[in-house]
Amino acid sequence: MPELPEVQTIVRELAESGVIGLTITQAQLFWPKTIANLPPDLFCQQISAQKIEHISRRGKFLVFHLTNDTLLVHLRMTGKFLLCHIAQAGASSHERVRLYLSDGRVLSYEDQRKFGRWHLTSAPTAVLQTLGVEPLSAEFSLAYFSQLCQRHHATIKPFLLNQRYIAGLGNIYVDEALWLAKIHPLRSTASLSKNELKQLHSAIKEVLQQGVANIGTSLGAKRANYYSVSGRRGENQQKLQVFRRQGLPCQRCGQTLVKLIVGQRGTHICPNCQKISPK
DNA sequence: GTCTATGTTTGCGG
DNA sequence: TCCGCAAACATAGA
Repeated sequence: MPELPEVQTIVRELAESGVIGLTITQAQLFWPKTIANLPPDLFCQQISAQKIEHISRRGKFLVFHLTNDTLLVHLRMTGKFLLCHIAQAGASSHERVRLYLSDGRVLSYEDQRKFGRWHLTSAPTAVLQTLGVEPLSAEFSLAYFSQLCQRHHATIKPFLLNQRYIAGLGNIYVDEALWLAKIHPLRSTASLSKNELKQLHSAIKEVLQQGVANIGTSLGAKRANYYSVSGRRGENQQKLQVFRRQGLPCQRCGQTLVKLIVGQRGTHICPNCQKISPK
């Protein structure tokens, strides 16, 4: 489920774990299709001896700034990083890539579903240029968001999930933001009133900031779900108001929350707070 | 055992 | 442009 807050958490924990400044001495690839843009042997050869200068985030991509190249990692559904000492490495059957670091530690990449993709490239812009605005940046102003919505005739939920407009939102935080702003997921972007745009703009920032502050959302109790690099779980699942809470009362009005499908995605709303017809 | 659902993204066809 | 659908995969739960 890594969305913006989860990816941001991973970036922070990688930095805190002290991998910045270390050199990748060797790489092993257990699932070659993980590397989107290079043949397996070339990837392993090319990443070796490069130093990790800096780690950042763009949308849901982790961005590793290396000596010569940029390593872009998209975790998709189940990708995760684990850091351990070389002696303990090798326990997981879902390990897809292993990076040996110059301090004797190993950075393992696990991915149950195998949907995650890595790009090792000197031209990261080619991959990142399709992404829209960063929702926690100053660029994402109310005016920018309003124009974005008014320029398109789209259903609001699929629109918010589309990374080319806003980068980093996923199913969980979109449902939460729409509930907070009291907007039905089937509403059209162009139909939103000035006040609704203001509420939604504010709600998007709020749910993401809260997610980051709470170390991300970890659903379920299984390893398949999101865990941070340190193995610690996020805490934001306790703060969710609608996501996967169908059948429970709305914390705002008491009405029973329901689940529906919008844009082929499971969608959770309060039928009382989020009316289909604009007010 | 079988069927359905699952957090993401891309590409196809209408 | 937008929308629905299927696919890339594996696993949990009914």
